[in-house]
Amino acid sequence: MSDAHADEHRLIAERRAKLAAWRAAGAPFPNDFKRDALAAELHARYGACEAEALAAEPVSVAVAGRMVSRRIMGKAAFAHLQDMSGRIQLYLRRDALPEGAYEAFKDCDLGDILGARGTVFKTRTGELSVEVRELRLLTKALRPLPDKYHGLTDTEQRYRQRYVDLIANPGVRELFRRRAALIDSLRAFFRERGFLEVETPMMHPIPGGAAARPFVTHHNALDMDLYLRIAPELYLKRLVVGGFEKVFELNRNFRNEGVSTQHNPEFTMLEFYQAYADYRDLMDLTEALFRRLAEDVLGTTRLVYQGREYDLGKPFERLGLREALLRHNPGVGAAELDDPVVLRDWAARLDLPVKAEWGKGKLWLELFEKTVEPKLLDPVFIVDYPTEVSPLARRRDDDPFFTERFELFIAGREIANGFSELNDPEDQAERFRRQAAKKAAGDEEAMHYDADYIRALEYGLPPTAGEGIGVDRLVMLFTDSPSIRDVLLFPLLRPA
RNA sequence: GGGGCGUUAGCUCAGCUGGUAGAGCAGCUGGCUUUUAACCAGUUGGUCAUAGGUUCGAAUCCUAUACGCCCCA
Repeated sequence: MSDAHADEHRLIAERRAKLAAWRAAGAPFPNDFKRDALAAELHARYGACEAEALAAEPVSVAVAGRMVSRRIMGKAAFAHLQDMSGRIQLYLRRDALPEGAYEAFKDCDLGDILGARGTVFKTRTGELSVEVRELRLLTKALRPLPDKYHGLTDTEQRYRQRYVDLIANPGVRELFRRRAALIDSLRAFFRERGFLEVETPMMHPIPGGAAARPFVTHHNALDMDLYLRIAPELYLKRLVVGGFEKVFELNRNFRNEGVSTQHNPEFTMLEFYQAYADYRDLMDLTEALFRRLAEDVLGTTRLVYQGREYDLGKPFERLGLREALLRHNPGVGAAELDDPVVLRDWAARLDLPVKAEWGKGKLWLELFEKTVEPKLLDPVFIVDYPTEVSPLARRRDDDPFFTERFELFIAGREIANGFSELNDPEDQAERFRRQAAKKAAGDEEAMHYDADYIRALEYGLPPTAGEGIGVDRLVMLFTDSPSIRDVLLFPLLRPA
């Protein structure tokens, strides 16, 4: 495990011998080669030039990168260097290189990092290339690259050694660039609308803002337990109390739960809060956001996810949770949804872990998740969640059983969750007390009573709406990825 | 937590109802001065995930374990 040479093999030994010779010959691992061009820049600038034009006015460049392919033909050779922008072909002729340089090149291995200086030209087949006059080995690669044609396909190795995956599989590089573009677009959207980006604590004395089990850690000097945050919500609303009326945070949350294609213990969440807005305003904002993201990242509002097309340009449907239950369970009558006996029986038949303290609201939510959620393919806002399952959301004025809350579903998955915020400190205190009672009764996901948060509300939280968007799931949608691990550079795995 | 599938050379994969381990790429040797999955000839390379078991004989059958993937709770 700690032994770096534990998986040594013949091919590595051969390369180690070359490295030893290189060391003996002088200064290995040089850092004085300065490149002045990237592969993509060269293709952009000279790709359209005629071969004759390039020959008439020779352009000298210095490129560097990893050698990912090589074709040696006696006293001349071709190779491709891969840099952050793409690939550029090198052409090496023994007669055009300094004494011994061609032989040194033949001694290099696929995977080595090379620097090359030479002249831009076009080959007979029209590929833009650099005819090399000077070649330097900058970094010896001791380990061989995966198959040049098939790349690396073993999922376990791709996740554990993402660096190899990134070298070998261009699609993976492209995916994580798209992830970065999506996050850029998210930030731009909120910044343009006057939202302030903030960073709130990742380590919480009291975990809050969501129903989830936290990771626990310990601060030695203060001798206190701390919890990795399960959500930033309560801190962000404190900031709205403080007068930052539009804030957002884009950062990691941690939940001590299982790992699946939809869940990683640490995941990226965008949360934003806007004073003097309600949940309807946020639904409008969310639709605008999704359209903007699609336009920025994909150049169109239509995307294909796992073989099905979605058009984010169309208005997103808005459907009550109760109505959704009825629509997707045609055998269930409206009156039955208000009959606790029927609901409990239904839930039991679905193998849901029904508990005695579950009220109608909790039963609805569980039944909804089981029978409706996977069917919600086209974008839909499910609205009006029961107060029982929404301890931080404002009640509806016309019916306190419900809150002003929505969740956005696309492709059968919850992508966003938002609501008008509960800003009545006395109502919030009462809801915390109920949560604390549940926790005392053994519900590990129930919330703590957060006295400082109540105190903040007592200073006055203006009417506000807030929302969280699961960024990893968003990236999955925009990159057609079936597993969250595909959109995380280093997903959590058991130690090998 | 339960079920299914997988793990063979550095990589990608074959390997049938059990009979002593194979290919392509990479590597090594030689040839080749515009190739691009370069080509041609030769060649090295394996604790068949791990530990047991059945058998004259196990990559192959059985059991357990580890790791991964998928589905369910």
